[in-house]
Amino acid sequence: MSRPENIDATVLPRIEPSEGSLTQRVHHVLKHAILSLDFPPGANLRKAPLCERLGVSRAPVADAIARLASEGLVDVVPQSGTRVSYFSMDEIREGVFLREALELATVAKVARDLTDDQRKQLSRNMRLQELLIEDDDIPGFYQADEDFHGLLMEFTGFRRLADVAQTVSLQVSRARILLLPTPGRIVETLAEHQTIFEAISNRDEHAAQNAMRAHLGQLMPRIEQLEQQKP
Amino acid sequence: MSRPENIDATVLPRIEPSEGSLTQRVHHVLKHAILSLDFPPGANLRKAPLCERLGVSRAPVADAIARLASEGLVDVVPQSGTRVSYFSMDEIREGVFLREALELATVAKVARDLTDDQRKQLSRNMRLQELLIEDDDIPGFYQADEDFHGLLMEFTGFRRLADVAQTVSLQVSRARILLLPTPGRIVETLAEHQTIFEAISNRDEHAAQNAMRAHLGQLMPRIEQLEQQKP
DNA sequence: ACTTGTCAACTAACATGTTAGAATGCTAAT
DNA sequence: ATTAGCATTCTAACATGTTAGTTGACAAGT
Repeated sequence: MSRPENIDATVLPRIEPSEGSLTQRVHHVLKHAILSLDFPPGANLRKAPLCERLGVSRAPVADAIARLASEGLVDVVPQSGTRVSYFSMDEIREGVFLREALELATVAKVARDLTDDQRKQLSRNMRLQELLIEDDDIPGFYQADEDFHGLLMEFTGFRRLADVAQTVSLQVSRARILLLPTPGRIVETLAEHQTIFEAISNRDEHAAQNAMRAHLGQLMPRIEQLEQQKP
Repeated sequence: MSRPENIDATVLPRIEPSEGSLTQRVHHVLKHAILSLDFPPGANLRKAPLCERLGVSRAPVADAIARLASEGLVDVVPQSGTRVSYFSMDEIREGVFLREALELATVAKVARDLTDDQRKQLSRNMRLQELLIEDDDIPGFYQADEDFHGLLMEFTGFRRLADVAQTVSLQVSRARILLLPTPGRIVETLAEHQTIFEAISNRDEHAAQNAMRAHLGQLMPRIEQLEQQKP
């Protein structure tokens, strides 16, 4: 066992491909590392190693860290250091609350204004989900799951919505990594998605909201159950 | 008439008091100037004058501008310039949508978990609102209005909620500046607040949500009506 | 053993120099 | 008169030097 505060491992995607500003790329790389728990909570980020590893100067790294701080993924102590933030049960609860608020409003609006083309896209996604479960492709299903929710938000016509939803539930995303994939849960998830899809297809706002509430309501208990072992 | 793109006026709060980091202070000052429309949409922010005016170097100004960009208040064109963002009707609609989603979830939770002390605080705020209307103190009422909504969010126990709500509806805040204070509207607002307050006091989630929906629903038509004259 | 004071090392925050790309105005050619 | 090329002059983005504050270790005193 080492100190409670460990240094960051230098296992980052190494190269920086050539697209977007340096700040954006650095931010993306660090964000991914934190969300995937490659950088564990409490690890302190030191600028110098990051600069050396990524082959950039301190300015873009500092900018990227500032953005991470505003997203709540790191805690920066002035004149001292920057640490990957812990995520408390309170923060997760807040993330779930915010996420649910947005998803419920989303699903209501989509059920109200659904176009034929949108219905077709959702239908295609649903069939993809079934297919991936038949093939036992867990990561694939996980992706299709996110796409499903992403499609709904896209259909509202509000551009920032998906970003906001993702930002407010970043801590939840981190916690979800720790959830082991429960076999039965996948099938349940599909069934819940189908219920949501059907309610939307019927343009039944109320039913769609209830279905979404039931769907999202499954998450919190599983995280709380996990809390018995982790900080 | 000058060019469609005007330079920023150097009428900023001049001095920088001594609290918080420079970046934070600069960010706060600029944000206020943008939200109050002292910096009109389309005006381009030039770093040099700002640095000179505020007596700081370019680094904190750059950081502050980066934060404003992530909030959507400015559009930064790489290697070219930074302009105060326009706010389109679409963005305002999105802000209202997001705001409503959060307020509805908030009011439901508060109605569910209200404590005696919280009820007392809300009651005090309601009486303050009545008082301020009697005294014809419009700015005072505006502040009490914001406090009312702020209290509700505070009572959820979620710390970031108020920040998120404010951030997602920044464009709405800017648009609201343009709304002339309609005399009758103030009294209506008070009545709507009272309806919300009563529903919460009765711990009636559903009624509280409906009352809040009705309250927030008043805003959008007034902004759309304003659109007939402005870009 | 435990506290307390000092100091050295490290950090983010800030200042400033450098670079590359975009916009604008000018000139020249059609 | 209109447009195409060119150069000047902006800008943000990036690199790097400087400063001041925090931390942690060690030593001295209790």
